Amino acid sequence: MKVTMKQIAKESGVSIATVSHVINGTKRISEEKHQKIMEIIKKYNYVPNFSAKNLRQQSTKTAGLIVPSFPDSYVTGYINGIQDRARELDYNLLFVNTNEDTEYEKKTVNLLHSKMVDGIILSPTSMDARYLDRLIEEDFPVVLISRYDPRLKNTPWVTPEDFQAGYDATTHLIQHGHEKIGLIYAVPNVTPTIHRIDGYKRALEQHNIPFNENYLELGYATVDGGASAARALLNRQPDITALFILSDLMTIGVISACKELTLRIPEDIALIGFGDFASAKIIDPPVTNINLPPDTIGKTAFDVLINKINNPSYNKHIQLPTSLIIRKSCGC
Amino acid sequence: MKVTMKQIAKESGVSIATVSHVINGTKRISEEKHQKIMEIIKKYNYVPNFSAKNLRQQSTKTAGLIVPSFPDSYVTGYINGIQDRARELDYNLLFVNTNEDTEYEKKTVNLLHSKMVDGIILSPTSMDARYLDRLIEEDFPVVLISRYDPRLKNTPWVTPEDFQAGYDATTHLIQHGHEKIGLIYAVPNVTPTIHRIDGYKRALEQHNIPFNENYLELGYATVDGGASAARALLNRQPDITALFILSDLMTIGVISACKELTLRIPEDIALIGFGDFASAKIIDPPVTNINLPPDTIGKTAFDVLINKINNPSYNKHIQLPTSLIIRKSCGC
DNA sequence: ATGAAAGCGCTAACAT
DNA sequence: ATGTTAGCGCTTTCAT
Repeated sequence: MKVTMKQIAKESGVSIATVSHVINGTKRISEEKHQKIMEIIKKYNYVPNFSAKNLRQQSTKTAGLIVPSFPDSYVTGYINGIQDRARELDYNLLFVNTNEDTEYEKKTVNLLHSKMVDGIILSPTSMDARYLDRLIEEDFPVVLISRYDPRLKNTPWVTPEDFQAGYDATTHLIQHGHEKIGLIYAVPNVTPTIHRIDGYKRALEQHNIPFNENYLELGYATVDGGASAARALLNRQPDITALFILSDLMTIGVISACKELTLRIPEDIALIGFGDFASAKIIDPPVTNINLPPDTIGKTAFDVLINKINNPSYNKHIQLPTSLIIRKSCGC
Repeated sequence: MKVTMKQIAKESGVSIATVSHVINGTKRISEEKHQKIMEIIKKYNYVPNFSAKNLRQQSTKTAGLIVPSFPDSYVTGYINGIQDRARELDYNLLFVNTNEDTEYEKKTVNLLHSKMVDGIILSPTSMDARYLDRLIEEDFPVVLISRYDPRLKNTPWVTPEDFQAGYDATTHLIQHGHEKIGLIYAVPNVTPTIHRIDGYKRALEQHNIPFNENYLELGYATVDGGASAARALLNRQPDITALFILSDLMTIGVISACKELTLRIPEDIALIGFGDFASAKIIDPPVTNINLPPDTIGKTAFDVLINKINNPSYNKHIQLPTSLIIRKSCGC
């Protein structure tokens, strides 16, 4: 059986309240008793029961983190950033991957809300996250990462500059002389996809290149998903000379597919990926990617959560700049 | 303020116990009251307070997961497997990355032990995990994943067949005619490293190739760490014709370094990595890897934890077979 | 400086 | 079938 404060108190010959004060430093206790109590605590390796503490204090020093997919270098990256920051601030992290399952997401949010955590960082599976309104009205701290629902009032979020990134990648391809630019995305109806496509459209428009709906292709956010999407798209639109891919695992699949189809990169088809990944520079050819700084995004999101916990009206919307990491696949 | 059972009871005109029974299905309650209570619950979107429930039941339906590093395709992979299984079994996961920091690991284990979780899955940073003895004696469920301390009594673990994998990779290289085989590892004094190196030695021995300590190199488990290690090793032992690398991020770094050094793979230097990663097949050349089935390892570890929770004397040691995924970097 | 005791929200044994 | 109540381990107010 685990040791409780009661037993520590008994063995130390003091009251349970005194033990509590020694542990939490909430009141001055005589040096003598302090020593004695600490000794017994050490002897039994006593650690306070968190459930009891939480129940009493209505706070858990743990944060929930709900991501829609995993692994993927971008998601993995911001998880890492969040974890680092949480650790620095002495918070724990309850981690859930919803696998793009909206119902499971709702269930999980409810569960974490039921006082298991002090707040949550969430990347919702769907554009419609209004089910959160109820919690937000109660001032339960929620911060959105990467994806957000603009209809949600009083809810901070942190994302990359998706519009700009889509614009930059497309412009770069256009500057290489491409006009028929395919785009492969993974999750429809979420802000990153929408904004990146908006950036893509804007770049085309500025160069008087007509937008063609058929150049867009939806794929699963996996290696195989990317490969299938590339095959389908290139089969339907053989005139495409460049591809812009919105997730790193798909980028890998697209490159595989191109190799199978004996399409040379970048000669036959130029390529820019989204989310820089470790092996990008040793792939043949090295792949040009948009880097969304995942680590910074994660750290920032956690800081925002802490602000939100301390101040329920905190409501910053933060967009972090991306950068185009130019290698060879774009034709440079 | 959050709604509690008390208020639900009051508003439904029943006792708090009846509400509890309706929620948990622990007793037959008349259809009429059942309906009424459910209605009120839905109206307030009531969810039981977990801390209270946990405190009462001494169980939390959440498991701790402590990994030593992140990201890395192998660790990421087993996290994913664990997460999937946990979800199937309706468990939550408290996730912590220790970043190979032993003190932080101890602190985290203590924290999770204090009744926040029903058990933990741990990949220890150090070979010496005897500090766990205390918890194990209390029958706190601990299962080790990937790495283990053989001195720990009554502690199940699940790992890949590291010895066999090291043996297989080395044998394959030997069959390609290599005798001067370098080995780059990341974490000394943990079972996977030790066993893989043992497998390597064994293969050499069987082919009457002398073991040379200088062919071993320690590097950080990152892309840059792999690159530096490769430069150092190849500089010291230019006679090396093949390399066996024990972690995927390092493998990527090693390939970069070889490219910088204008060493052709596999002609000048053959290569086998450990831990198959998504982009391995589109790297130039495609890289031959040992696949440790991370997903299976994760799922199995979670199942083992559940068994351990249900039966404190459960103590299986499970080794899962690996496979050599042959591509081009080995010279095939 | 220290202690007694109430109470956080829930479950479950017991009573009706 | 339903209700009463003790108590999980802790913090914290109020007495002393």
